[in-house]
Amino acid sequence: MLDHSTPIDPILHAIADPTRRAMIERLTKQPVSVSELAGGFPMSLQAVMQHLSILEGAAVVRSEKIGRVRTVSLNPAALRQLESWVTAQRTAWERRLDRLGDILGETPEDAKE
Amino acid sequence: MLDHSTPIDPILHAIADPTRRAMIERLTKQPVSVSELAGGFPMSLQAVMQHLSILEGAAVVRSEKIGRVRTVSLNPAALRQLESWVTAQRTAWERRLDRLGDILGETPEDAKE
DNA sequence: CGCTTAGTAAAGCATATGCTTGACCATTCG
DNA sequence: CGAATGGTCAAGCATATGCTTTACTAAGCG
Repeated sequence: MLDHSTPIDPILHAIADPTRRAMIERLTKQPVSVSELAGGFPMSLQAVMQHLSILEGAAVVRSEKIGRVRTVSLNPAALRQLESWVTAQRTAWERRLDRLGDILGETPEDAKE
Repeated sequence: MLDHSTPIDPILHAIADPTRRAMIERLTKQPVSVSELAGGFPMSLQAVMQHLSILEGAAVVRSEKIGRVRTVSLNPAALRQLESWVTAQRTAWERRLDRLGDILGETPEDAKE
């Protein structure tokens, strides 16, 4: 394992898990309490909490505790950050690929600079 | 663990790893052979191969073997797919958040990076 | 107050993941 | 040919991950 310190890394790691993506999708509809959220998943509340702490660590969600109820909501900034990263990458790829043309099975002399 | 069958999942899983992202970045510059790629990483060639097979399984990269040399290159379609997924998600979030206004007694305008 | 509800802490466990080493095959080249 | 090069197969291993169970604390409510 290498870097892991890039700001984008925790976000990618957070959304790489299907359960966490499902939680995100649930939160897209509206903010919910922890137990309310947990009710929708076939696992213990603790497991849900652990996923939540990863999501919150990546700033994908935020949460606030009022009384004994912790309400969890999305943080759109995280997705915007992810989106710009993806877009930047894709742009870089495509720019390069455009220049190279058909690489495999092609003459390699157009791969300079 | 839940679903894991969504088409977006293998892509997200593939790019969640920092080593694999570094490989992607390397491939952004130009297609390379396996050993050439492995030369840039502080790990065995086999480890690099294993990462490559995950990337290829997610269709993030393609590879072709000519003679005894396997040349690896990016598949821009994967990133485009990822980008549309992210954009769709972000849009859903923001639409919802717009409608809800400030739920936790907070203004949702802190979205600068 | 005492009971229930919402959440948290901590430990344990099975599987997944990232990496290694060692053996092996296939192409190229002296 | 035989050696070197480029890649592949298969175990094995340590740590990470996703989840569980068993406490436990704190807030609300009769």
